[in-house]
Amino acid sequence: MERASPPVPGPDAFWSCESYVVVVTPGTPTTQRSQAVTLEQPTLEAACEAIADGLEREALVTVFGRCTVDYDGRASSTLEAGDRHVMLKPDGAALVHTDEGQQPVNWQPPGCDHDVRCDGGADGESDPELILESVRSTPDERLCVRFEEVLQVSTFFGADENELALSGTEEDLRQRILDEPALLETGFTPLATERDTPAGAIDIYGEDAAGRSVVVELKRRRVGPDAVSQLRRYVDALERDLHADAAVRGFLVAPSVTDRATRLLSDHGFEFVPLEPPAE
Amino acid sequence: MERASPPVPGPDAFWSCESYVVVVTPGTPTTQRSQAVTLEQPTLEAACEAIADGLEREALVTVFGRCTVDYDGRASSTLEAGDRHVMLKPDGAALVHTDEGQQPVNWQPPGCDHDVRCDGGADGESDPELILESVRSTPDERLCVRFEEVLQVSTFFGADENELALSGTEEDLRQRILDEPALLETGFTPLATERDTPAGAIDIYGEDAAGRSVVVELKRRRVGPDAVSQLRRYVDALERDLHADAAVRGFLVAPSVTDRATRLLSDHGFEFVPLEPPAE
DNA sequence: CGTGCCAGGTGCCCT
DNA sequence: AGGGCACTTGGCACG
Repeated sequence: MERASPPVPGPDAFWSCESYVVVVTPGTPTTQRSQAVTLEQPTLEAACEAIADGLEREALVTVFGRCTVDYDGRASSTLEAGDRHVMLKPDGAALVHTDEGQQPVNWQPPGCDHDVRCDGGADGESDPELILESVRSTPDERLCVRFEEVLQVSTFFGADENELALSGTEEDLRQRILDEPALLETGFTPLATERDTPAGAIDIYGEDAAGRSVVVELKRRRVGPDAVSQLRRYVDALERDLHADAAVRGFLVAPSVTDRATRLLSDHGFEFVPLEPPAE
Repeated sequence: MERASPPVPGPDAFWSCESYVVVVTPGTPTTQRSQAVTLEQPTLEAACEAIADGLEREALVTVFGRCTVDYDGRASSTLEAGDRHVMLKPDGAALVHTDEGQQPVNWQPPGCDHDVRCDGGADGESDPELILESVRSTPDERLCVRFEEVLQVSTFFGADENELALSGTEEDLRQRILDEPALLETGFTPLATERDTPAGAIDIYGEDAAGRSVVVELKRRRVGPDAVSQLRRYVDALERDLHADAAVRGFLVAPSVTDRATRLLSDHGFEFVPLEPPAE
């Protein structure tokens, strides 16, 4: 069950720890950019060794098998035995996935130290197990996955130079209004974005045609009461900040608004402008 | 590159579609509860077949390789070629992970239809690719992952009957106060939880020793201005609801509070009670 | 299915 | 490191 020492990707691989040039297989003389090495149904000891090796080499490591999971930190949790998929990332993140849900059942954020060891079984007192631990501080948090059986261990090396290009965000919506202020109201003049107040930063601050102060709160999607409260905080704070008697107008800009939020808007004398982030 | 048809787990496996009894390997006559089947460096066609088979059998399927990712729905995004880890869950969830971050770079929530196909290459006009598509409606969203190279395909079958036991939640904090109302204030009497108002539901509604109405907002962790705004909404709404002149007292219960939130609390005449969810 | 809100939210940016 | 907030937030419970 000895497996070849996995080569490490070249210098442009973003998750390499060092630069190597390695021959993967006789007859494969090129530098491997990416690679996946897999153990199937390994012993716990072999799995442990492969995982330790993968972590050492800054690989992305996955483990599938029957395990229990314990977490303690900001909250605490336990999960009895079952088959789950565990992913350990070289940046210190850990994910435990069941076969359901988009969210991991347990996890650890980037910045953790991963540790793996085999324990028990020798003295016959306890069942043998493979223990995966991810620990961090600030806050102190510990995730512990104990495998009684490992069905697969994989280590992945790869290269990924590109970043996600996302559109349809609140930032895009803001830009749309700054490009064409009349979308808010004829005569509107933006004066600042992220204008700071004692209650937080105003998305867009400006003036209407009559020179009255305007606070604009932006939301990329349909909004509820919380967005109205937010606008309320900023308008209140600005009125105090300006210590002026002139009323400050509050605008909520979003694709749509719920009934309750509509009611709250009207209670506070705020205005709603239906507008979406650009589609492209 | 022909691989054995993967057995499907027994009736207690929660992600089986049907019940089979299968002999995995000659000499392994028992029903397999869990299994991991892996292809390394498959052709795109072989990968496609394995993925299609895994999806068909309600397995958890992972694919690692060089791909581009396009998403369109509530927002839209593109991601140029790189090596990523894709997980397809039998409940319809899809996750695309790079080697960094706890969050997937792209994803699709449960309830999607996964589809896989091979395309191009035959006519020489376009490079051959393996296309993974996850689609849902309400809202209409589409995720498309195009692999130019697949380094690994795995299909996982497993059993997981146990659910996560979590403690340290807001619910635990609420129970703590209901068990010992004096933790809020001597003489406090809880009257209702989740009491509905036009502005939303009040975590705990009750009376103080003098019979004045009390609104309690709970947070399991340190809070900022948003929690104060929330409390404000409920107190306002309750005062209108009761159409009484008697002032309603507002309490914020949390482990701690930020400076800005402290300021806002004092502005509104609310009180803060430092309290944590029980540790166990 | 929409509304409202908690979450071990996470991630990003700013001080 | 802590604060404030957006997020394709996800997830749940309720009308």
